[in-house]
Amino acid sequence: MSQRSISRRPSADQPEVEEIGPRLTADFFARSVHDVAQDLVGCALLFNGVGGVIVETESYHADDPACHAAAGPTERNAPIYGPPGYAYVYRAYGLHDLLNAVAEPEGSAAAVLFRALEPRWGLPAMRRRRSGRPDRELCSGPGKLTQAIGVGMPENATSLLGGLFTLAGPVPGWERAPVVTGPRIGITKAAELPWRFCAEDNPFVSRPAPPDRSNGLVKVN
DNA sequence: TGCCCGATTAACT
DNA sequence: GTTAATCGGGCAA
Repeated sequence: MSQRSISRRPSADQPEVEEIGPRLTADFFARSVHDVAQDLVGCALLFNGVGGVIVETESYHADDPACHAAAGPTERNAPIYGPPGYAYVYRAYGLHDLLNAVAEPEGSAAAVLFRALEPRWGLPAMRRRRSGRPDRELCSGPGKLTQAIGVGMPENATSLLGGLFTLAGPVPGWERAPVVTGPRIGITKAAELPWRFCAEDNPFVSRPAPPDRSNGLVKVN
């Protein structure tokens, strides 16, 4: 069966559709950024065939003071205003490159921050890039996951729907995974808004979800 | 032009 | 729980 790889794989480093689910399209992202952020939990994110299942996201909208686009368009935040399904990458604290997916129709400024993956494809590459860390800490934070999968500023304003990126889902087995929400992490403005989305009880999130409270954690599914 | 601060991480006490 | 590392954007002067 020497031809097996030709008939079953679109390219060498891409897992088969049966393993990761159908690719996401621009329509998926051209919706409310909060719906997109929630629905991305349980989908697969890969770069050059390396990645995992998305287990934590946060949504940002121009109407929200914590969003980089809150004060209007600038050279840096321009991708947020662009077409849905594209990457917005920026450097935080002069050290870490953080990856976002642009959401909502072009002209509406909104993006989803990828905060954590459950590592699953290309584990050797991720362990090499994050040497010395246990698997649980390979992708358990927005700066960690970009380092693990090899994404950086060169990917800013490039498409997440093709090329080196693979964004697909839901991953088989994750179709009905419970999602919980809570306050976003590491911000001071609008810190009370519950726009963080996590896979419930997943050990690979950046920080445990807050304790269950009537006005805090809300079960979504 | 200068100053402040951040959508973080890792290594401390 | 606390803190250094590190640098570009945004805003005040």
